[in-house]
Amino acid sequence: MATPNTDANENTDFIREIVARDIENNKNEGRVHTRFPPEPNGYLHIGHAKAICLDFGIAAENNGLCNLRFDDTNPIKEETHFVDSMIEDIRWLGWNWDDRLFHASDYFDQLFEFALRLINDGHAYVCDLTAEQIREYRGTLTEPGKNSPNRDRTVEENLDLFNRMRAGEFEDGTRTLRAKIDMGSGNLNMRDPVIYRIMRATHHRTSDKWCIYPMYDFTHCLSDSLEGVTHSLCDLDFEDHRPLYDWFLDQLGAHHPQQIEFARLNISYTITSKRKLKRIVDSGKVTGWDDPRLPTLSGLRRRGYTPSSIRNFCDRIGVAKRESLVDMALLEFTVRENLNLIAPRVMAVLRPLKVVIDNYPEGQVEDLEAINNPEDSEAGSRTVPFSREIFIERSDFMEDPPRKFFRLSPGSEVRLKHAYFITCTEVIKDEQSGEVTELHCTYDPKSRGGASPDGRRVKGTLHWVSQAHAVDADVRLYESLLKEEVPSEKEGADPIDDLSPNSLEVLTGCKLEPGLADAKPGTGYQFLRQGYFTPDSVDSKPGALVFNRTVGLRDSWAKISKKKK
RNA sequence: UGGGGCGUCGUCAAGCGGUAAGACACCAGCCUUUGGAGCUGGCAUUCCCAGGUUCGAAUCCUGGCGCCCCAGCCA
Repeated sequence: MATPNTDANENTDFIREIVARDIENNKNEGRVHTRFPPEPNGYLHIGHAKAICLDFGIAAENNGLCNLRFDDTNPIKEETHFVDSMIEDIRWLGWNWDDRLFHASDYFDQLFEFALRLINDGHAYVCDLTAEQIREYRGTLTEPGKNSPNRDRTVEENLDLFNRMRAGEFEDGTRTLRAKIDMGSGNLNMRDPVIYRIMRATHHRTSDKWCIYPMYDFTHCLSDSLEGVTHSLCDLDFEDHRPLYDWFLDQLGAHHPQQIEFARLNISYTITSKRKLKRIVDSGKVTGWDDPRLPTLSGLRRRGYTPSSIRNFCDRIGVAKRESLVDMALLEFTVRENLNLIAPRVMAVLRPLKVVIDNYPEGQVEDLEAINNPEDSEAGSRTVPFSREIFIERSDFMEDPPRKFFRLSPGSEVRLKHAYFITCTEVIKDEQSGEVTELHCTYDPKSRGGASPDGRRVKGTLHWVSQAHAVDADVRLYESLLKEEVPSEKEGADPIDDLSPNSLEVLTGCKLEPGLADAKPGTGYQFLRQGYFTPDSVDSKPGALVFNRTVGLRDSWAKISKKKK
């Protein structure tokens, strides 16, 4: 069992407390066995990561096991492609299930036998009601339901009918197998729930072997039971289903795992609903399930998030039963925290402004030493070419600067990181637009490397790239997926309408230091003073680089200047 | 008088009858060849409300109030 390190403190939450107590009482002979049971009908997202880290984490912490099981009982929604992506994502996150990769469909034969037993024991019957009739008979939240006219069929008749359902004698939707529980229960899940339906659909694993498929409630508890699961963790939505989970296992006298529910994850300004994500993906408003704007694990990976930052995030948000909305800033904090330690620093000018250093010898090139990561003494240093014509960031120059603007302006002196002090001597503008097109500066040869030759203080330090040596790239800047903190919950609301129009900005003609020419997806760089970036795994090619901004650096200047306005 | 849950800082979240942890965010300062990082300090006399029990209550009791979930042959 993989146990990724997280620097979170000893986790403690109500579920871990229950597990600890069970171990103490030697429940299940002291075993801890969990499972992560996704339905392969979409991609895994950050909300699933919470569940994954809980399921796999609790098992690992207690020397237990965690199975990966695909809950594939509805063939019309499920695809092998989703299975593959989920496997990749969970592995990427750092978890491992050895040979315990299962599918609910592995148990279809056994499930059928269990159903037969239920019938034999008088606990299930074949019902001829249509879907609509079943709904009518179910009653409402405040009124009890009424019994199906077929509720008292004999065991023999039920057996015969059920076998014929399986044999394909009946049309889709014409009959169901139902548990015989209590149509008057206050819990609608207990009002004779359907446990098998007729559905002629090709299953991604069992193909056309079956034309009847078991429902979730029946399948899930028995799959857990068959696998020897001890603690079955799921979301609050299933609290109402627990009595049914227990009922099936009790009727069948099967090994009885304990279902425990916890609150699902919500994060501000994004979506953690597979249904809504699917809607967005299908709409074409994003490029796919792995669009870097989405909080899918594949999207986050492409965006540059690290597995360890996501695991850390999951540890920090905690586990409880109250519904909550976690601040997106926390997720961003955890990536920065991680990338700060491991990301090589490089210089990249996103919105270039040309600077000519008049007193620097024409044609001269110096290779200046640049430290790779001040947070990591092992990271060493590299060399960056410097020459007479360079680019700086447009936002690092202001002709008429406000107070506390430590960057370049006419007459002011700044340090070029790893290079020299320069002073701006002339501003060249486009006559038509008035736009600044070029700056002329002089440099102080004695400040080589950026050190102050005479102890004079230079407050601002700018990143830069030598024009002749620069590598071009596109850079994609991401902002929040949604316009508002929370998606609309109004009747008939379409998640598309919640999308922010500013979630993506593409910059072209960005100038990178030459070493970045062979940057590979998967490594995160810190573009000095700007943020963390990584090559896009789909679109970046040698000679045509595309970088994604994972997250910006904290920007206290932005805060100051915003405050002034 | 349907059933099931939940209510502690702006946001998460500890607390389990002995007098409100921590994190993010935010604010102030130090430091800095990234206005990054780091460091220091500040940030709930109060725990949805009201009564009650107790020497003592966020924790126990009673009664309110508020929010969420459930009427798929989805999971």
